[in-house]
Amino acid sequence: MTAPSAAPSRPGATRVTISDVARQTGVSKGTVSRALNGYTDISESTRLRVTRAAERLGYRPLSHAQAIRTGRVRSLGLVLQIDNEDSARPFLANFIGGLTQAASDESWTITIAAEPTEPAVRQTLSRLIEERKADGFILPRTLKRDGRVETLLAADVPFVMFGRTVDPTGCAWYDIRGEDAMRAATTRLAALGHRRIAHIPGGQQYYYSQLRLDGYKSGLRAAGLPFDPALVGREATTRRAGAAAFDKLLALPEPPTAVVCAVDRAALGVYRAAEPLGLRIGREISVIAYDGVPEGAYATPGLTTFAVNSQQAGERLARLLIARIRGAAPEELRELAPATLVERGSDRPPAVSSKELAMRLAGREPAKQNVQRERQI
Amino acid sequence: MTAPSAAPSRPGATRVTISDVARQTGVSKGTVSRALNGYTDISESTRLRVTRAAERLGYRPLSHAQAIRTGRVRSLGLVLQIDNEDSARPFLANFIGGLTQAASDESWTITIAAEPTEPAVRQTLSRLIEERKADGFILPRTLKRDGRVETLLAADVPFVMFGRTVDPTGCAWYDIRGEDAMRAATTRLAALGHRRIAHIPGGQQYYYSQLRLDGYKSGLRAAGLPFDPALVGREATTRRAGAAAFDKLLALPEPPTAVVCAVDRAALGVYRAAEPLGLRIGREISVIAYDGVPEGAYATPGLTTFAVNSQQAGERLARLLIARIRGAAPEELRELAPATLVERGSDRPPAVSSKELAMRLAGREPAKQNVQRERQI
DNA sequence: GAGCTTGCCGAAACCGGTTTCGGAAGAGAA
DNA sequence: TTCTCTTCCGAAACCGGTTTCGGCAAGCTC
Repeated sequence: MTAPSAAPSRPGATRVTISDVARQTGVSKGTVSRALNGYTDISESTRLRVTRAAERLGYRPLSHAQAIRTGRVRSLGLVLQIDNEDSARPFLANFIGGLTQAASDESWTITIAAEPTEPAVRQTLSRLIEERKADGFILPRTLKRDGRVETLLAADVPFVMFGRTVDPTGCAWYDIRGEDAMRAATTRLAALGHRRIAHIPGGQQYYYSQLRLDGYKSGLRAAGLPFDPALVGREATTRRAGAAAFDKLLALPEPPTAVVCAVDRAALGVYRAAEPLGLRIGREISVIAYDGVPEGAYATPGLTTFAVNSQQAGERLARLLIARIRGAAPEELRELAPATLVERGSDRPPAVSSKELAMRLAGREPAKQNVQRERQI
Repeated sequence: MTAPSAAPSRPGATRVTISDVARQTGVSKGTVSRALNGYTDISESTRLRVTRAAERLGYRPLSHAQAIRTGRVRSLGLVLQIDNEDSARPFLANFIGGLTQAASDESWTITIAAEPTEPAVRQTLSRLIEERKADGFILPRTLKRDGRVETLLAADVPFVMFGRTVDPTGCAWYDIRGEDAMRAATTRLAALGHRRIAHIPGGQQYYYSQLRLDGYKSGLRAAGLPFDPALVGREATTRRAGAAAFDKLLALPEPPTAVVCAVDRAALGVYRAAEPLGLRIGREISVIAYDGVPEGAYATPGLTTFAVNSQQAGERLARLLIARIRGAAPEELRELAPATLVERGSDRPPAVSSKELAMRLAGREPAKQNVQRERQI
């Protein structure tokens, strides 16, 4: 009898319902529904009358009222993991732009959520599935073995991954040919005259990391250079880690004069590590990376990188997912796209050889820290 | 008789419905609903039996089935305008993180869309309203006069603005005290010894632009400096426009030795304009801006700026909107938060006076362009 | 003990669509 | 003319919840 919380009164205009259209047209509401949804057992003249009346009245079906019978809410789900500062921030706007662009074309929408940790992501994903807030999901940043995939496969909910995975059974995906980019970066540096080319890989939990390492190796082979495991640094997806990884590479007896980074941020860490040692990027040290973050354009010199078109990725992913929801087989929904080389100033012929570099590094001084204070106004 | 498109078979596990819970408990489904929704006319023992059974069976109401009767879909709408490269990209991840964080707490979700142009934004907004994909909307980047506000007021749909507007009647909002930040920036530069302090405002269509200009003026007053209209440059929200605006300010008979920019990107344009003239930021020219974009940290020297906490903004906006949807009056839902000063290297005592600066600029040379090529791999 | 509350819950309507089922009307064939 | 087959659409069930209405039983008052 008593409602738990006060509801606000909504005296506003009553909606136009399907019954209104039916009354106007003089047919039953079932006929209106079938006419509007393209059933073949409605005569052309009736269909025309109905669509015109619907148009004139401004009828727009309530999406959740449709959903109760059809089971479709016409929405694509996206659960992000947004943890620290170094998450995939800059991509997001373009990515979402691409997603909604494609979704809008079909009058679908995007339902989005973000959680800081992986368990929280899975929990929210489960909630969205159970409440049926979305008909399918887009999985960014897929891991080698991904718990979200298991959850979705078990619940028989359609999904598309952004990034390949070890076992693609039952999975649809879209990905960028990171391996080709790494290969091209390596051969490019070799062509410039570099002989000791290092690689700083991304997070080992991601499959892309392995693919990009393979691309690097393949590039070495193509250039006729030997693969030296010592030149593969520690994984790095942040500036800090990138700097640490590069510091360690420089300590080798034969240090690299060039680095191929799996991730732009790690490359910016290379900048940071090089500076206090008096090594100039594009002179003593060359760098090519991957991603296309905007900070790369502001670094000095600009970072040469293989950029990912996030907008296009979003658009394609949305289309693939809608196709998947409509019943296409996952095996038919797999796409690869190339990265785009953005040439800036970080890759040049080596100013010094590896040997000379090693000698110059003999008496180096410790790095100084950048200080940054905050204060409330 | 004939469906227009083939639907995929979903043999999967049938859901647990409210009837299942009713059968298990031996009560009617109406009783289950009331027990689960906190109605007061259900005995404690029955409520306990019902909640336990629901828990055990894993019952989770279908949100769109609830919506059909309650009219609530438990979702907050967000329609972004993502046009060119210079849109509010970096904020977005944190902002969305904050939004969904707060929404998740109440088991709500975010429905998001993005369009490139203003008319498209309004159109999509209308569609979401009509299909009732969200119970209310968050309006980022409010204009002085905002068409979206009219649409929402006319449709009697709850909303909260991120940013104040000229006529706040019937509007709830959350905003940052940009005027205080601009005032503090100005007095800070005056305290460093600057006497000719310019201001580069943001887009005139935004109300914040006016507020920040007022803050700048108020700062001048507090520092005992005269207000010179010539020192207010042309509006700029991009690097390019910022550079152009600053070039013009430098052409004054008494050029400024410091600039307060309403927007970080304009400040980065000041960097770009200063470089070819041999003017060093933090020496001949000081800059303080507002926003806290990540590029500012990568500029040389780092850009001193008043940063906005986008995550917090998102969180507060979500809470305000939920309160609004639950019936709170818009007048009670208005909040202001301060910006945070991030001190880096762009604001220092003037190396030269305005007069000396004018003399040095006597024989300057044209700016050189940064070239950037692209190539597909 | 009759009458009146009060607490508690079942039955049924309802929300706004979609889909099933079957029948009327018309066309074509025998 | 009669029979059969289409074509087209109305009636009603249905989806999974929420909310209204009213009634039974127990407790209370006078």
